[in-house]
Amino acid sequence: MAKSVNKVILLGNVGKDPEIRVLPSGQPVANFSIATSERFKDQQGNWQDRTEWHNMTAYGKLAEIIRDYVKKGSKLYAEGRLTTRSWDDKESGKKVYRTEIVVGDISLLSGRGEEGGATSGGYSQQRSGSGYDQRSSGPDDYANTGITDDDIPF
Amino acid sequence: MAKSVNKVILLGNVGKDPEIRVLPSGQPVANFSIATSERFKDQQGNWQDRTEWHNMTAYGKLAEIIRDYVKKGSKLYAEGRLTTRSWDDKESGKKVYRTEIVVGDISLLSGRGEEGGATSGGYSQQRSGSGYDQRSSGPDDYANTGITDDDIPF
Amino acid sequence: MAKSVNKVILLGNVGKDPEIRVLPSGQPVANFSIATSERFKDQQGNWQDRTEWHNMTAYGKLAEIIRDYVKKGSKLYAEGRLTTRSWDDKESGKKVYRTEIVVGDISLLSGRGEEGGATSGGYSQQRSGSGYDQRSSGPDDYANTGITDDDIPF
Amino acid sequence: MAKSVNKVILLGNVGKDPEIRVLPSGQPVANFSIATSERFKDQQGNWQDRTEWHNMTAYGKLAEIIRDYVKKGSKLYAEGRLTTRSWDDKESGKKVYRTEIVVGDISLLSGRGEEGGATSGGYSQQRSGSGYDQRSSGPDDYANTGITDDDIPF
DNA sequence: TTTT
DNA sequence: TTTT
Repeated sequence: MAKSVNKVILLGNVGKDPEIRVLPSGQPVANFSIATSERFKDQQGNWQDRTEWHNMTAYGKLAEIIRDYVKKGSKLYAEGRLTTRSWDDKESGKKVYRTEIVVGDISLLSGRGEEGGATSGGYSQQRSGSGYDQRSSGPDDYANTGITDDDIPF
Repeated sequence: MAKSVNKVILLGNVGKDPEIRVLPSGQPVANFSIATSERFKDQQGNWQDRTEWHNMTAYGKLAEIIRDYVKKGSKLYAEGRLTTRSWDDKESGKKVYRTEIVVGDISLLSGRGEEGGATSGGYSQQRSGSGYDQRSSGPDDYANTGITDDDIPF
Repeated sequence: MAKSVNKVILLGNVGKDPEIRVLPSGQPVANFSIATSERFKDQQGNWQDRTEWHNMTAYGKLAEIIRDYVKKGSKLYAEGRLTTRSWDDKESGKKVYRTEIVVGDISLLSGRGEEGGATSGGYSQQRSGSGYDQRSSGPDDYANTGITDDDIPF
Repeated sequence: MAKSVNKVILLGNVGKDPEIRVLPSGQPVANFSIATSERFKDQQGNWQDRTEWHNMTAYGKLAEIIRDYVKKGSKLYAEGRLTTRSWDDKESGKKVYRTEIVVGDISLLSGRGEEGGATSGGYSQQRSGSGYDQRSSGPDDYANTGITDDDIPF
């Protein structure tokens, strides 16, 4: 089968401080949201902004990096892939869906406002080289390499 | 504010023949889905495939092209942007969400199986060259000629 | 023919203040370079950085925006497409090549160091909506729309 | 420093059968070119096509896959990163440059014409799931299993 | 050097 | 609901 491609590229601002959970396996998971906005002309011909919110999920080392460096207001570049989970709502019995972006790579472009600016200690984590070992095995993983932690230079 | 980026790139197969609606304004809208799949190792170390389904929406001329050339089974490259609509479920009163990709560009890589293959009359519509003059100003980065804001259902 | 895709996405720092020329047609052109860097392990197992320089060219209104807002040191997100020009070197008679990225969209993430930071008046220009009229007609264009300048909200 | 992004996405046709070399280390390298084309209006208002040729390089397992499945005429999706090598021309003494795309991922969309079509044995190699374990740490974001730094010719 |  |  020709391989498929499922890629998302976002550049926007983080809505709240990320929430960190730890899976039963011990694997950390970070959840946060990114806002992107676009301008459009309304019916009166006036420019309006519309904001789109994106649900982001990161696993493993990438979750730890996000926990440590990403804050409410951070400007962030993120790459990932789309995934949609569904379940039956208990009350209505209807199937409900939640689409998330499983983060594969980020570049932190600023810290929180007062700390921030591109010259502040912006941390970044690229999906390159040994970066892949940030992810654990599992269905949401991009990778499962044999790279060990001391291969990571940060 | 620094401009944001909201970009999706998909390459996969179309699940069903697209559904075409016409907005009150007369503008066509195409809805279809694309499947992407990825392999991952399960906990037993066996390779599994997971399929992800993506809800696609196209407006204007791009909707017409999709109507005319995209079929169930078509292999398609598509670019777009993420958008999430929400409403209150009538029964449960809970907010429900639906995430879609508003298509900005496609490249048709095959037709339906029996017609298909890369040598069949693959049509493609690129967001460059002549493609651009299809677009008008409007709420949608990717919307096409003559769509006015009230044509857009969100 | 199935349409092709030629897309570049860069996020890096601008090496020098952009150079602005004006074509005989009156069309402005901006040339600048973006550095990206990556880490890799050398043969001794030490982490090294390698910098890649990208030649960027922008036309029309986008060139003017770059002239006005992009400086040496600016952190910039840019989308574009690859193009390679060639000519015969006068001395050797050999064909020489120069690959450039024709910019279609930018997001300015910082100004020059001292002015900069993500909170400074970062200007951004997105390749969306009426943004296309930034480009002139010509072989290097992404688009040639009938949008007039007063469609542009900035 | 905030991490940079250097990403290329191409979808086009392969110009010739790939050339395969083997590095002193035993690692395979594949070189090939992809053509993309775009339409533009010339000064007379007529539509013209321009073809852009992209120099592609792949290492390791990805090179083997390309050797085995990619042929002249293949339609290919490829992701990679830009890299430019330079050297001094022996005759003119001038510095000359060659820009290449180091391939990180491909999806083969067709074989050669007569074998081909989307239904032919399209192989694909995705940079996800099982694809990742091909990669080792190393200078190349996209390099594959077991490539050591001195396998990389720049 | 590709492709339609 | 696709595809191999």
